[in-house]
Amino acid sequence: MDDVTIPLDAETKVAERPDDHKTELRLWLRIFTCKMLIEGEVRRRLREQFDVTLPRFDLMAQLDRAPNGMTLGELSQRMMVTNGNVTGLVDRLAAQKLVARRPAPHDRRAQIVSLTAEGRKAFRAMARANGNWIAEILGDLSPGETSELMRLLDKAKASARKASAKRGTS
Amino acid sequence: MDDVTIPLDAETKVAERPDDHKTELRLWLRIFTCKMLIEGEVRRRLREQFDVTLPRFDLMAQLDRAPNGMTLGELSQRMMVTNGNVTGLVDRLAAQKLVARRPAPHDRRAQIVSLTAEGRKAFRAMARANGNWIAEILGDLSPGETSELMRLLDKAKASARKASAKRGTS
DNA sequence: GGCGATTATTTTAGACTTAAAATAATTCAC
DNA sequence: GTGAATTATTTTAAGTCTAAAATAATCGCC
Repeated sequence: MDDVTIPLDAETKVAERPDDHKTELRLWLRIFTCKMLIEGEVRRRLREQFDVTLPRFDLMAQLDRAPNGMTLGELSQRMMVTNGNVTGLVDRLAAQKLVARRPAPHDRRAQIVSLTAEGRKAFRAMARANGNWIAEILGDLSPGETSELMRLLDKAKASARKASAKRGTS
Repeated sequence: MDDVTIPLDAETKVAERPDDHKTELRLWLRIFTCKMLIEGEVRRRLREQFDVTLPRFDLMAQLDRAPNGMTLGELSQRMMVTNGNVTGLVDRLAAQKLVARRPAPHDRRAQIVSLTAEGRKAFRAMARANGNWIAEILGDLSPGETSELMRLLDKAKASARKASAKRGTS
């Protein structure tokens, strides 16, 4: 057994085949394009129909799933944005009385943010519309295609997470 | 033939099933997450290894494919960002001598932007690295999975484009 | 108990981004 | 040819975003 195929991890594969990676680049571009198209449409409709920005909607969506609220750090992790970014978003949403800050029990460093009654009501109306929009925007995919796409994106996600994680792990 | 299934377009489907569209929302979320993971990693490496921002790299990538340069409007279309955004990016890249503006022949409104020799050289080095990164980041997908993902995303893209286009077309 | 390391948040500076209004040039119908 | 509509770009104002430094509080170890 001399010419067995040795399984290679992604990095090794890359090192050994110094080609231009056209296929992977096109896949990345396609993910990017899909995201931009969907996001652009949702952003436009949120602004026109609810006079709200997408980042604020996203933040409220996180809070809606956490009846007891969550800390700023948790928010920034789930939204995949920096801490400072969340500080500013919460500031603006709090100025609109859509969210409220309160001190965290047992930890005077942290604050817990949650939707106000008004914020929850506003969010629910927007979320209903948003669900319809997304279903419309992705409406040409069959249920089978949708779940296959979901499965493959999940794999892509895991692959990307692995690549990012490698850094801290020498 | 009374109970035939009538094909419905996306909008009709949405109107008839006022459910919560959980599946579609999860698919959208997954696209978003993949984009953020890949983009975050690429952004970080571009900054650390080349001291360049992702938007500037993206703009240069567009120009690299157009040996004769392109107008600001063309750039903004291809990058899927606003005109004003491109104006600023070109300003900053021109200040670094990586791109140059010149008047368009036959149209005094327009300007053509192209890579300088220095810009092209810098871009080529970054592009080579970028190709390797993307291949590494998406490295856990088999060739078959990659092409299937590409096909499905293409369908999603077409669906989203259709939904955005409907607007202008009443 | 005290002190260094960690963690949560805010601040800062700069860049990116959008939407909308303003400028300037072209095109097209007449 | 003239003027209205269109097109290319820039400007403006406000918001979003990042990376890095600064604050402030907690934790862990002795």
